[in-house]
Amino acid sequence: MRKQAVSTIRDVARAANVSTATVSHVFNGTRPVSPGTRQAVLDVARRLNYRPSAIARSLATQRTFTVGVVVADVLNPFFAGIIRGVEDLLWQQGRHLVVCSTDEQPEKEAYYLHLLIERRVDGVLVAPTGADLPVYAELAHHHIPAVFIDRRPPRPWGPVVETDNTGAGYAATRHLLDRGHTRIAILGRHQALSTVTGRFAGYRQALVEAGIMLDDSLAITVDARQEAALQAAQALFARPAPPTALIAANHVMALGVVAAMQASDVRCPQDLSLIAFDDLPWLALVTPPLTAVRHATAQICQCAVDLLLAAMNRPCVERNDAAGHPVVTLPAELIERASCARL
Amino acid sequence: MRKQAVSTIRDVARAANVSTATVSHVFNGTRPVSPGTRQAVLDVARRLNYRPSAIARSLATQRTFTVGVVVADVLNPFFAGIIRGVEDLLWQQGRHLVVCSTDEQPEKEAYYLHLLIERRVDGVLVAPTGADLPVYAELAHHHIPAVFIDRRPPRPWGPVVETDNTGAGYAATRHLLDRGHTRIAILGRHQALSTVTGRFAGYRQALVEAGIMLDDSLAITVDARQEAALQAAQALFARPAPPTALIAANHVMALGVVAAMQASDVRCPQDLSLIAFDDLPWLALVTPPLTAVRHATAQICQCAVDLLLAAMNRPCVERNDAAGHPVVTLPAELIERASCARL
DNA sequence: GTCGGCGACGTAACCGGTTACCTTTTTGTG
DNA sequence: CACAAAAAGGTAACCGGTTACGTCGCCGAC
Repeated sequence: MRKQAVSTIRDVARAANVSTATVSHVFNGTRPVSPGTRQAVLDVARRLNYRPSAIARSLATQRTFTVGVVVADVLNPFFAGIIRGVEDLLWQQGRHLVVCSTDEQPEKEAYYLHLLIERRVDGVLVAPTGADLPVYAELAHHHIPAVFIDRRPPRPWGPVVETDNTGAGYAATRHLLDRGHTRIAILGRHQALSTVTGRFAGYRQALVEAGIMLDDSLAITVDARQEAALQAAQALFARPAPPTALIAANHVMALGVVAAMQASDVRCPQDLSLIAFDDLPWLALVTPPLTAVRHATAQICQCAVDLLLAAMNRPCVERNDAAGHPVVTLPAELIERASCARL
Repeated sequence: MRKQAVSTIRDVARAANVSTATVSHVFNGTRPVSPGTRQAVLDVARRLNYRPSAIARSLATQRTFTVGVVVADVLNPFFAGIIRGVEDLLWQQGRHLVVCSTDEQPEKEAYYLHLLIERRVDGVLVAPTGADLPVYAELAHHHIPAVFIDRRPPRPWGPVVETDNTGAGYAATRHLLDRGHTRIAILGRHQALSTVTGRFAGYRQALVEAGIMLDDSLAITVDARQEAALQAAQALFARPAPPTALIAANHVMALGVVAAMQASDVRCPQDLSLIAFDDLPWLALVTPPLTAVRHATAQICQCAVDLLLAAMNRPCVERNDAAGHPVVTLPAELIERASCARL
């Protein structure tokens, strides 16, 4: 089988006896073309299997119709949901996604952002690791708008769309206080992330308001593995006066806690009331169904995409109006199920 | 703030008093450059915040270092796992991913594949919807290698890497037969997919081998929603002689069945033994922990990437050796937990 | 008859890199 | 010392589109 060359706009132009300009205008509708010529060009293009090169077009037009999405991990259902939502929204705009998982490593975040700069994406959506990276300045230098999702960047490099973590932490804690709990633990990831600090802050605020003495040994952080959560939970159960309620600050922690409860024969909600962050389908199906905090994923996506599109359409002179970046905080919803007992 | 121009290779060359060729060679290591010149170029580049344009480079070199990944839905944990695995493998190669969700719609699959052709990706990984699309021929025409993952394409358009669905369906059914079950149902998605036909085939084969009369009313297909699975399961429970065991052919079906069992007060495994396809963390945490079929996700990714890289590195003359495409079938593993009773 | 205007289309510069081919200088060898 | 080879780097064509500007012919108005 002979290597068959992929045809270019010049091939089409030659075969149709017109100029490349005409072919280009036929495909883009950027200039009126007489019906006869138009049809001839389309026929030839079909015959030659011609597909315009987005590469060449991007070089000429300086736009790629590509958006970079940088998250911690595609495998995390929360981020998968974000990616899916954003993909659908941008798809309607003829844009597509390059997805990148940082694994919470600042170096990987920087690597991927550099990659996206080189690819000249039209914009990026970033769930930052929290490190203050020089690459953010480079994004600005290259006029690539960035919108931060779920977490705040260390400095105001762009608009932020996040869940009201403090409010959610507060609401979850309040829910437990209302049911008579006073020894309430919270288990989160050990990382300087606005999500976890927010949730912890809301937790503390609710306790303080209720006049309960803060016990730092009940606010526990571990690394992000389920195994680590399991061990921390077991250590908690083994105390002389174990907590009567626990808040798992993300779904991996919840997984670990549920596993620990099974392993240690701690019953829910009799022995321990549990609230999970990140509502996933299975939470309703364990015994008992778990009360959980649900993110407003659809709104987060909509809002982030709106902000990004707005920034992309704004002339870059007007961008970067120093610190004038909006921070949109969307409320989370507490889905009440059966994992919280009344004392 | 003045709009600041993004610098190009010519800017760097001019500022460093060298030619663009030298700058290019410094960045790519494609030709020896004296240490002094090299350093000067790097210094200037840093000062100007120069980042080479991958667009221009791709146009010149005819390679994009981009791979398209087309799956049914990023939100499906199985596909999220595939994407993650593939991302990590390709990351080591300096390549990155454009991900596309088809939602099982052939039109979207075709749309995205056309998009990827125009973007001149170096290769694609596709979980096809099953429709016989003309775009597959266009991929070949454009010399873009394709590897099919998880599902077989309607015709042999490229190598396939899949789970041994028949074997897994057989093993699951056998597991139930060994425990004395004879009225075994299977619930799968209603779609012409090699995955579901394979699993059903294995199921039938096991029953036939055991000398059990096939009852078509026990092999049920519904659309892909959890709600549909729930209703189908409830209908099953309401029969005069309900099955004593059920195989959920994917995790959404499993979700629906578990919900149906809760709603109808059907106990597992006393009233119904259950085996789920697609092993996910939560399956071990429901009561009782569910026996499940686990895909060899890591091997699938490794194998698919190996095949793709091999095809990408092979001169295209040798590609498309008509029907000579390998089909790699990887075994699934039955993870035994506590959801299957002995009758 | 002339001229303005419009419709239809072509020409070629440009986007920002890569790289084949060439020139110049330095170094090593007999 | 002569000469070949190696080392260092410049020149410019090329990748495949887009688009500003120019050309040509035709029609209608005066």
